[in-house]
Amino acid sequence: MQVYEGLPILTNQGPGRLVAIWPLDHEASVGEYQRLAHAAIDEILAAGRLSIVVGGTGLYLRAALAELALPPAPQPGTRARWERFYDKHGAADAHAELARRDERAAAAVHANDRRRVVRALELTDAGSSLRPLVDRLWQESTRHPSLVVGLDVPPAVLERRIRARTEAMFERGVEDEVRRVLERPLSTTAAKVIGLHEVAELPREEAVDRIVVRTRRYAAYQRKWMRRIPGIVMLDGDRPADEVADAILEVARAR
RNA sequence: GGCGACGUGGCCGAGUGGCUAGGCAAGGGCCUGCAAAGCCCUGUACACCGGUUCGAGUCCGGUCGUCGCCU
Repeated sequence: MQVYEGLPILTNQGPGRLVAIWPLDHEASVGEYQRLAHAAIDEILAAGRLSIVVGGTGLYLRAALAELALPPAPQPGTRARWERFYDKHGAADAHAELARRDERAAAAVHANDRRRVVRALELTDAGSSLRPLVDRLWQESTRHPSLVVGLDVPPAVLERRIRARTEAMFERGVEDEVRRVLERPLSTTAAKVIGLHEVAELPREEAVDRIVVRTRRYAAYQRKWMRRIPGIVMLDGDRPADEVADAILEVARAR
């Protein structure tokens, strides 16, 4: 979500190449992100420097590091067409139609998962499939030699940090930031930024509580994906940032 | 002290005398172009005691507690 411009406080933006690059009405996608990430990383490496990829969930991180061979983007109109099909005929029929066209994809997707059923159907139109022939998502393969590090923090510490960060957002003026942002149209992806609606619609105390809950969930979600990344090195994140940095460098040198 | 209202699973919140409300959170799982998202699965709770009834969160009585008003 840090790719969006206009939300430096809410998305906790820092310096970085792919930070604040898209307007809020831009629909995000792994495909586009992957192209930009690869270009940025290659450019940095070509300049003889080290590129550091930070944050996100497993899918986006792997997309940045590996050649995922993502299936093609939807053809204009086909997504809307299949969404209408899904809504008109119902989940069961849409899923049955998918099973006729792409058995493997149908087996991987639940009928109620409208988003994925539609995506799988539109891919059959493009002669592709939701299930790639080569699955590189959770393989160790990367485009460049890479060290993947995850940071572990005890739950209680994490909780404290999340709350402190959330409260700091308000002190830094998230409310104004959000107000400004909501004056203009949002893409469906940007609308999902944690805190956007909470800040706009809830009393401050409630907004903080809700954001803390959603952020905690997100952190748990990230941790879950991290565990699936082959070769990831887990380090203790419950210490000052410079010590964490030293620990990472140590692991890198040992390699 | 009197009167009244209320007391439902971690939280919020429906509930007709007789068959699982639901939402959020939590736990588990799926997921290659919406991933700070989407989807699937998982909770037998009704303050306590007694009574009425074939059967009571749902009716009656009492106890305790919370809130409000009164003295």
